[in-house]
Amino acid sequence: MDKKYTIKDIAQMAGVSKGTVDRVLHNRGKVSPAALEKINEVLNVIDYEPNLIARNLKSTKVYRICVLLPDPVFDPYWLPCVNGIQDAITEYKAYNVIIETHYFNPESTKSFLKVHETIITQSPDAVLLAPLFHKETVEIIKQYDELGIMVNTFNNQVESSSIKSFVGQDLYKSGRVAASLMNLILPKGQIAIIHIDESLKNAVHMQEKERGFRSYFEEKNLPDFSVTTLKLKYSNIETKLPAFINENPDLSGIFITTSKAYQIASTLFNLTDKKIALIGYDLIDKNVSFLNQGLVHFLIHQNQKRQAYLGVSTLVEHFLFRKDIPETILLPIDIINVENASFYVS
Amino acid sequence: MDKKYTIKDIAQMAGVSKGTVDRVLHNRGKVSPAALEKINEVLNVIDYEPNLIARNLKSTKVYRICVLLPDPVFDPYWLPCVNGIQDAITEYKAYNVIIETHYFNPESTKSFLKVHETIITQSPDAVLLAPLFHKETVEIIKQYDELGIMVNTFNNQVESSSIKSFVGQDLYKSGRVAASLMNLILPKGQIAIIHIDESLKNAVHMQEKERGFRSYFEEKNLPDFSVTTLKLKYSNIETKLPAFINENPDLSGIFITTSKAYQIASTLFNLTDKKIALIGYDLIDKNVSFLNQGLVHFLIHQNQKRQAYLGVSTLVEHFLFRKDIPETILLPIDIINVENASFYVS
DNA sequence: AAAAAAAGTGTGTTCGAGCACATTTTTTGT
DNA sequence: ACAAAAAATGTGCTCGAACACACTTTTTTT
Repeated sequence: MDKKYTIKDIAQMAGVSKGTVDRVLHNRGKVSPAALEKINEVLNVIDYEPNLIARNLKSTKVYRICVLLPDPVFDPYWLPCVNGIQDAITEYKAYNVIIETHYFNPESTKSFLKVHETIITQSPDAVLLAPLFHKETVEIIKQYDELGIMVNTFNNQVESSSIKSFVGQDLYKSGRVAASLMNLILPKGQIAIIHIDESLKNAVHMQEKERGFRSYFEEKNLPDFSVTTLKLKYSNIETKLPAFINENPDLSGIFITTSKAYQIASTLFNLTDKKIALIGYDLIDKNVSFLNQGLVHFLIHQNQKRQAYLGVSTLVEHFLFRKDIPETILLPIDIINVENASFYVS
Repeated sequence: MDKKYTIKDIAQMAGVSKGTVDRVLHNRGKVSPAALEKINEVLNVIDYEPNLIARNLKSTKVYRICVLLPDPVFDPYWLPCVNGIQDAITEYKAYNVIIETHYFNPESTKSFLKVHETIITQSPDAVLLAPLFHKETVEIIKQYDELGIMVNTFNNQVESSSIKSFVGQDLYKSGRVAASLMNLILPKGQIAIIHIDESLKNAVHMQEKERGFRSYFEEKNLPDFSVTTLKLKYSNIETKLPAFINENPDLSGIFITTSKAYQIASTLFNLTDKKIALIGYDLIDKNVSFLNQGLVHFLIHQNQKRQAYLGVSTLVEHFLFRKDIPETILLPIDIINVENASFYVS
């Protein structure tokens, strides 16, 4: 029934040579109408699937995929991505694929553009990038487009018609998930949404989460809750956070929209008199440590490792196996507490 | 640097023929000490990785893998497994692998053994099975062992020295996760652990979850809570559950250790006066529906689809790529509420 | 020392797709 | 009608591992 047919089989059945079958399969022309019909007849009856192993053995073409990633030295948030990419390298090492990671400084658009230039000189077949900077991203994607280089993005969703594919998470929904958990922890009180980030590069990111978070409380129409937004930087947490807490004695929960929950937790740790529920993002070591100490209640797992892995692997499989690249892959919003955290840290 | 060396390359470098290199690589003997040393010298310098594509192209051996699975007709719990296996079939269809699913009636050890007989006649290279029945499982695994058929298990952990590998979840920990969530929902009160199952085949399964659940509350030493266990069957829920609720007016939470939370939820739905928190297992349609209605607070996702997929794929990759089969693969304990459920249903 | 056996080594084919090139057939131009 | 050009078709090699088999060298036996 499900016998595997080869080009040779088809040639035999149609009474032609495998060269002719090959020309039909690849629309290479130079085939007489008579031969074309005979072969098509056979193709309509059986269902032919080319042997991908044989194809990839023959092909000498080496595919080059470059990843444009913030240097984890500047922000450990990106560390899991390196592992995800490493997984992809291991998985596809048998094939003619070169996967290269190029780091840039997440605080510097210049660095971003400079690394982009380096990548251009490599003339890769595809690029996976974390589009931290909106304007610059649109710009460089235009360049890749002109050069016929395929582009995939992950982590940040950038609205641009030239971006065809994205791997990430629904940030709005993740904000809602955080809200639903906060609603469970707290019976009432004031909740602060805190955005901590050195630059504004994550602005959209954080706003989407805030929007989702607020939408939940607005929808549920809970009069016992109030939601406030606060923007902080690493340098001013130590002063501004205690001040904010003093000014808002009702404050009972904080939702941190970035991976910097540990910064809030360590500051709160010193203000021993307060019991405030914390919900943040990402299973970086410091966050997990505070989770285990009970100072952070929940973390939402953005699974950067898998994001990066999928970002690369969809590209690789596109080249090797002609698979379609999905427009958007949205990873599940994993809810992490102290009891299940160990299964997610990688 | 990371040039890919072929057998031919090695032969050239060592000054011998590829046949001799091949004999060394496969320990096939018939190699002079002199040649052996020359080749080993080369192998020590470079790092040779055989091209798996070429290897699999050549090999005409067809691997047959049988899956022994409860028929989803009897219990929709098993439906996702079918999809997971289908994914594996699609993924490996290019290779010489046949993956066959054989269903048995989960209520009948006879059916289990009969399907096992059918599988034996197929003389597969490996079997993946859901070891529902302890005694019978140990028995048939002995048979497979004698026939040199590799065995992998999933879903249920069976303690037997002859089982080498298992894909599943840490049930004890999943009970703890459920407890931690219950502790969050409820300030105090009585909690019932309800085991619903037609037969006792899941006894160990359910007990592990109970043990984990209780351990959490014992550890935290929460005097405001009490935990009771209740065993039900589908046929007596309608009578026994309302009776139990009447006898226990303090009852404020129920933890259902099987995928049958929907049966409790639909019964509670009719007892409108009570507000009881429900936590159960598995994203089957009826459970998700009650989750969306707000009658079930949390579901723990056991990810059967991925369990089945991994169960098959580790076997396939063992044969095709000589990968090791991990002794145990424990999937993460996913916490699902109404806000993130949509990302997990498949 | 010659014959026989054993040990060691090299060659050539296979798997299936892809493509270059050689060969055959058909069409066009004179 | 015949050569030349164009179109159609077939042949054969490649990729790398695996293995059968043929061949050569060394060792053992008589």
